[in-house]
Amino acid sequence: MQTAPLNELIWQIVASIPEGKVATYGQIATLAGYPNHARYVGTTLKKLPKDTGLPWHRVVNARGESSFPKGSDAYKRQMERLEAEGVIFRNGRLSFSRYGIEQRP
DNA sequence: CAAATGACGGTGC
DNA sequence: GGCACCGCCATTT
Repeated sequence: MQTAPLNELIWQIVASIPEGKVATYGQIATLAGYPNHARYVGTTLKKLPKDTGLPWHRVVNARGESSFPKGSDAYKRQMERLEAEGVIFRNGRLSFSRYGIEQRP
C-alpha cells in the first residue's frame, strides 16, 4: 500500500466532477496540487479496478476527446456515458467551454 | 541501475 | 484549425 494519498486524492478529484461536465488529466493533476502530473493521473486511472465506481468517463485529454483508440470498447463506453449525462460529442470531441469544469457564465 | 512505456500537455509550424 | 516534436513524471521490464 505504501500509502498513496496522491492516488486517493486523484480519485477524489475525479469523483468531484459535476455530472454533465468533464475534466482533463492535467486539470485534475493541477487541482491535486501537481501541475505536471497529467500523465501520472492517466497511469493511476489505468490501475483502477473495474469495480472502482469512479466516474473515469468524465475524464478526457486536453484535446477534449477520449484518450482511448477509436473503436475500442472503453472509448464507446465513455462516450455513451457522457452522452447520457448531457455531454454532446462533436466529431468525436466536446466543447470545454460548455462541459469544462472551469465554470463559465 | 538504465531504458522503455503510458487513460498527457504545451508550443511551433 | 490540424499535425508534429519535445517535455513531464511515475511505474514496469
